[in-house]
Amino acid sequence: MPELPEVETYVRELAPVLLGRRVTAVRVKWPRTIAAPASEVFEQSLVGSTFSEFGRRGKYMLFGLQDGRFLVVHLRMTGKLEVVPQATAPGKHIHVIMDLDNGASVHFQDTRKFGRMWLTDNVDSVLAKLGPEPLGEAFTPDYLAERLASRKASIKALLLDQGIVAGVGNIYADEALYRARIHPSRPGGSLSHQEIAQLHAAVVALLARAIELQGSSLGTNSLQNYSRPGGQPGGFQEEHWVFRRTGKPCMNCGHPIERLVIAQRSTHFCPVCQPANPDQA
DNA sequence: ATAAGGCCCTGACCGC
DNA sequence: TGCGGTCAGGGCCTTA
Repeated sequence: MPELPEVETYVRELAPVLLGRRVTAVRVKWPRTIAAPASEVFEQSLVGSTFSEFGRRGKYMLFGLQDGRFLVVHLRMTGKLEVVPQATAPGKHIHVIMDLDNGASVHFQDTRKFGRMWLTDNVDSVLAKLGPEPLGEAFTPDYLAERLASRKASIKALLLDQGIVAGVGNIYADEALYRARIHPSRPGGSLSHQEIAQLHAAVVALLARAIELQGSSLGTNSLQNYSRPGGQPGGFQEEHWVFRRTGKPCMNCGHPIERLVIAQRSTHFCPVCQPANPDQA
């Protein structure tokens, strides 16, 4: 599952490979991958463009083109971008192919077909609903407190809300709540200011550390295994305290990690370290 | 405005 | 061995 640290790793590794490269041909094999414009228009109008700048917003990759437009890519669950020699036969789940002027091709692979691409001269229209970057100046404890105030939805669901903070997904939401010692089912509005400050600090530290380690790689199958553009794994899975550790001992207290479903997402936590009713503890 | 649930997709996994 | 059913999960959409 690519979340902010994984997407950041992608952008950093692809930037030197794609900088200055011109697109010479585009083939879209699964049209629904292209959110906008129509896939035929996407194919035709991306040809001739040169990659000139690289950025990220939340879980969106931003590939700036020399003419001022942007190729925006969201990997969702199982998307991957690979740079391969142009002669490489596309595998079963390659949905978009972009040939470059240096004999390489960019393959967009996505088993579940949830990933999306946009070609736009207005990135803000794609990113309009996103909240602040968690590693940016606008994401402060006071901001978070304001957004959580009086909310009845669980703090887990609110952390996953990209309009509150951009880039946190299922893995990092669980890990942040564990580190902040907050039960994932707690209503957002019930958190004390101190708990919000702890949660804020946990999110920031966690994401920074995960970027350092180039993301989290999980499992070995094609559905869940994020890997870096060259295929190498990230390293942050070694520092997961709760995610996908159901039944294994909490590394702080020894109690088995439990699993809940919140907002239709698997949620992992330690019931001792993250009590549901902290006031009574 | 907020909350909850369905939908898109496929392959892994489970039970028989 | 093979088959069918269930499940995961980000973002968007609909419903209440």
